[in-house]
Amino acid sequence: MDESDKLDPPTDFSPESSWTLGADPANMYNTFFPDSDFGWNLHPENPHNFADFDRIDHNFAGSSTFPAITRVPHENPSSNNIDTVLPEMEAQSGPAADNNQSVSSSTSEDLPEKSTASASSADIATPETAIKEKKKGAKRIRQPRFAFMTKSDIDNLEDGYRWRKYGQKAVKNSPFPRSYYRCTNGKCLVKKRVERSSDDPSTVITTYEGQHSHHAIGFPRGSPPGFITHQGLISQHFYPPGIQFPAPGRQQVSNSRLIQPRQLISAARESPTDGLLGDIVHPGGRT
DNA sequence: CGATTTTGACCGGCGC
DNA sequence: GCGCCGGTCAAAATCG
Repeated sequence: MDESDKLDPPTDFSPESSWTLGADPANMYNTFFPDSDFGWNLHPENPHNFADFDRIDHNFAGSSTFPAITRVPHENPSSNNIDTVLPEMEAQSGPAADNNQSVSSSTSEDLPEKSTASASSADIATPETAIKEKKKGAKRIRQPRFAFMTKSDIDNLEDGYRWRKYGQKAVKNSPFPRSYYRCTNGKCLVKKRVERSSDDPSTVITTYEGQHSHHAIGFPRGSPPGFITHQGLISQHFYPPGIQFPAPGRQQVSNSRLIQPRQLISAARESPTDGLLGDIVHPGGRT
């Protein structure tokens, strides 16, 4: 059964308390969301943007995007170029609307819950409410989600979290399957989906749902929950309350038929430079 | 042998 | 109401 849904106690990560970790938010924004380039206008000193986030986060993929680009250095010759193209969220009326760079249409595939498009932010469920709802058999309520695209030949991007695959589905109009993972931590409800863009097979689309309630593993000092790059941790500061921070997953994509056999994944784990999200580059830097 | 992956079945939501 | 589709389940298979 779905133990994470049934057995896990409510996780303790109220948004307010979660956004108080270490790093300087301003730096985060400068580093990751260079608004001057992206036009997001997401200055920390502008709390209204957070409200906007809160409104859009529960349903993303589609109309607009948060075009941030990160890139993994090619330190390892055997590792291929990895460009994290853009974290994206769906915004019905979000702040990032008319900006260029819109993510490829492939992300519309990321939107199974059309119903949420009409939902209000009140529908953003806490893990516990989601559990309750599910137990009742009531309408499923989705956690906030965050998607980003990574230009990479490999799929297993290390993020310090452990994931267990629980499903795979063929994607409509795409030769590539979509894989479903959930965090192996018993108290963590985070899920993610990994798929390749049919438009650009070199691009991996990763979607995170939920928020890690535990520290990452496999990284020095046990990184707190957050977005990890090869340069270090992008803390939750980066994400406003109500937003799912994207823990770019240790994407153990193990589609033996289409992506990688488990052996290759193991090999990648042994090669720290493989699959780490990394350098931020400017839009247009994608090749 | 435990953990993880594979994979077909199942379920619920939505559009027609 | 029916069919499609996304998402999940769970037994079997596989891996380390």
